[in-house]
Amino acid sequence: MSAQRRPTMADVAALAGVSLSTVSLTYSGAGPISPDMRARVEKAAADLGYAGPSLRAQALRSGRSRVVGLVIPERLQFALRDPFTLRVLDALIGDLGEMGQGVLLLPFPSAESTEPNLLGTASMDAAVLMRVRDHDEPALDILARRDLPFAIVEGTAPGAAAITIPDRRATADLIRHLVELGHERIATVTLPRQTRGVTQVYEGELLAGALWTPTRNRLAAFDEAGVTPCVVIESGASMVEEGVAAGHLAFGHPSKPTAVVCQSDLLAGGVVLAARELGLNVPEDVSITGFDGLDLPWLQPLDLTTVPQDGAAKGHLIAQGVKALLDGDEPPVIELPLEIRIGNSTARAAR
Amino acid sequence: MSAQRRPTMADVAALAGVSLSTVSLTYSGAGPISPDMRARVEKAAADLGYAGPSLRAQALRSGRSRVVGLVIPERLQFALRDPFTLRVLDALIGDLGEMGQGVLLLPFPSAESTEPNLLGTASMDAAVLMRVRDHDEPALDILARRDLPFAIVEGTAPGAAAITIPDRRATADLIRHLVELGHERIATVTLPRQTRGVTQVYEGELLAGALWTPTRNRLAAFDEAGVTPCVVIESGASMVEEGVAAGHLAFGHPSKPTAVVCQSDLLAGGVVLAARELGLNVPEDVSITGFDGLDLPWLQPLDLTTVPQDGAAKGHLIAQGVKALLDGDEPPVIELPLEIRIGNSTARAAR
DNA sequence: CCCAGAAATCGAAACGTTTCGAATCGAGAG
DNA sequence: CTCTCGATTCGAAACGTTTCGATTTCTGGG
Repeated sequence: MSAQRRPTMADVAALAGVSLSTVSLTYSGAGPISPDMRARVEKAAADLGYAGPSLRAQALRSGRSRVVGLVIPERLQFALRDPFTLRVLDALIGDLGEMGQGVLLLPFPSAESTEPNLLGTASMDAAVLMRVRDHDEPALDILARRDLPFAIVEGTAPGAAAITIPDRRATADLIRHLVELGHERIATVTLPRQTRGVTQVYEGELLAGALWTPTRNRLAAFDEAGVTPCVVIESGASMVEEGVAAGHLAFGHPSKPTAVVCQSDLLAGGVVLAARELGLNVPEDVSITGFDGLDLPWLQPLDLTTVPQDGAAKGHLIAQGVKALLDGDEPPVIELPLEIRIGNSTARAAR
Repeated sequence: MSAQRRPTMADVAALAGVSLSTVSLTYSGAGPISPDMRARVEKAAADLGYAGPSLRAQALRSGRSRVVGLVIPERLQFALRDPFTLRVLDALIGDLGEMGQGVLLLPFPSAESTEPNLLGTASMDAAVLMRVRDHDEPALDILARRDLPFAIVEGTAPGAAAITIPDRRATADLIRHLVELGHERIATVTLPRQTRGVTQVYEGELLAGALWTPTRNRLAAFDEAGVTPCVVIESGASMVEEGVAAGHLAFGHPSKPTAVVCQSDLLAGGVVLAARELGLNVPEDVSITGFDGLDLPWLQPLDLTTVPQDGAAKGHLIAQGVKALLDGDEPPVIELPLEIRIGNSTARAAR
C-alpha cells in the first residue's frame, strides 16, 4: 500500500533487467545508449515512480554540491533593505542558477556564539562574502579552515576572488564637485562602521579600528580630496529612518554644514527629509549627495547628485568571479567602473 | 609539498592508530569515547589538517541535506523589494539556521523553460513556496514528483503545510469601515494577478482565471462586504512606482472614486503620491487604505489605515511548519491572526 | 580466583551514485 | 567461415560517512 522506500537506480535496473551502470549512463547522458535501451529504462523508471538520481549521492560521488554560500552581513532584514543590494543579488542568483548552482543564504557568524555556524557546517562549493571587516574577519578563518574558495565583494583577502569598486575615487570626485561649488563646511554621513548600531556624531580618529571596507574607502576620500569634514555622523544602518536622524544631527551641529556627503542614497534621502522638516531647501540652502544611484520616486522632483552603480553588472561580475573559482582558476580581481552623476541636489553654496 | 587530497576520517584513524568507527564516534558525539582517546584523535586530526566530516558524505549516509529550499515568485529584485517580505524571511531564515538548516534560494521555475530547474535538481529536505497560483501551479508538480515535503505561504495544496492569513475578512473589515464613513464609490488596486506585469484597469470578470491567492482573497472581500468596486486596477508589481501609476488611473477614471483600497502599503503609498500630484488631499478628498502595516517614513505625517501583519511572527510560524515537515509530522495548517488598524488616511466621504 | 556486566573500541555493511576497464554482440573485411 | 573493430552493456571499485552488532578490556562481587 505505502511506498516503502524511494526506488533507486538499482530497482530500476532490476525491473528493466539491465545493469545498474546502464541506468546510470542513461540518466547522466554520458556513454552511448541505444534508443530502445533508453526507452526500456525510462519505462521501468516510470513504472516505479523513480524520481531521478539522488542528488546527495551525486554530490558525494562527484565532490560537488552545486551550492554556493552567500554570506550576508548582519540581519537580512537590514542588509536587503537596500534595493541596490537586491539588484546585485538578483543578477548574481540568476547567473548562478544558469550555471546550475543554487544559492544558500548564510546568516553572518556572530563573533560571540561559538556554536556550530552554518558557514562552517553547510555543504557548498564556494562562498561569496557580501562585505568584510578589514581586520579580524571571523568568517575568513572558518572558510580557510574548510579550504573553500570564496569571493569578496568590496573587499579583498589573500587567496580570495575580489569584486571591488573605485568608491574612494568616486567619492573624492563628489567632494571636489562640492568644493568647486564653493562649499567649505561639508558634513558626511557614513554607513555603519562595523555592524548595525546607533546613528550618532562620530568622535574618534577618522579611520581608526576595524571598519567595513566601503565605510573606510568613502571616508578616505576626504583625505584624497584634501578636505576635512566639519562633522562625521555614523549611521546605524543604511536606511531612510537613520538618514533622517543623521540629518537632524548634521543640521543641528555647531559647525553649520552647507553640504552633506552621504555614503548611500537611502541615507541621503533621509537627510533630505530632515532638511525639509527643518525648513531648509535642497539644494538652495544645503547640498546633499548620495551613493548607489537608487530610484527613489518619493524624492521627486529632486534628483540626487550621486555615484550610480550598475547593480546588475555588479552581480554579473560576482558570478563571473565565482565561476572562475568553481573552475579552479586563479581567483580573479575584478573592478566595476564608477562615475559620478550630477543631479539637482547640489548647487552653489549660499553666501 | 602540496596537499594532494583532503584527508578523510580514514587518514585520521590511520595516523591515530585507531579504527575508523572510533574517529566517527568522536566527531558525531554518539557513543562513549574515553577522554584520552578523544585527545589522541583530535591530535591526529590537527596534525593532518582534517577539516571535519565531509558534509556530502553525511548527507548521503543520513539522508538529510540540512537545506530547505525557498521558492521565490518572479525575480528576487521585485519579490524582496517589499520590506514586509524581508521581515518574514529574516525571521524564517534565523529560525531555520538555529535548526541547523540552510536556506537555498530558488528562482521560480518559469513555465516556458523545460530545462532542468533548480527546484527539480537541488538537494534539499523540504521547500517553502512564498506564493502560489491557485490553479496549475507548475512548482507543485515538480515537488510532488520528487516527493519533497513543502509548506505554502498564503495558499494551500493537498499534503502541504500551509501558513495563511485571514486577509479576505480583514480586507472586508476595511471596506465596511469605508462604507460606514459614507463612501459609495470605492476603487481597488490589486497585487499582480499572476506575475509581474503592467499596471492597468482590469476589465475582466473579477475572480476569473488563475490568480495568486492573496490577490483573489482580497478581491473576494468586496463580495463578502457586499460592495462592488467602482474600478479595479491591477498593478504590475507591489511597488511605489506602480502605485503612482495606479493612482493616476484611479483618479482619472470616470467613476470618480472617493476611496481606494490597495492590496499593499507600498501600492497605497504610491496612490497617495499620485493624489498629491493631482492636488487631492488625503484624507479630506480621498480615503486610501493599505495592507501589511509597513513603516514608510516618507509618508509622514500620514499614517495609513491598513491591516498590519507581524512579519517576524509570520516567519516564525513558517519555520514552525517546516519543522513539523522535517520531523515527519502531519503537515500543519497555521493561521496568523489579523486586525485592521485605523490611521488618518481615511475619513468621512466628501459631500 | 572466576565470572557477569559495563565501558570502550572495532569490523563491516550500508547510503546511491559515477566511472573505468572488461566483456559481449554483430557485421563487414579478408 | 574466421577475424577484427565499433557499438553497447556490464562488473566492480570508489566517494566518506554512520551505525549496528560483535569483541575486547576492566572492575568488582561472590
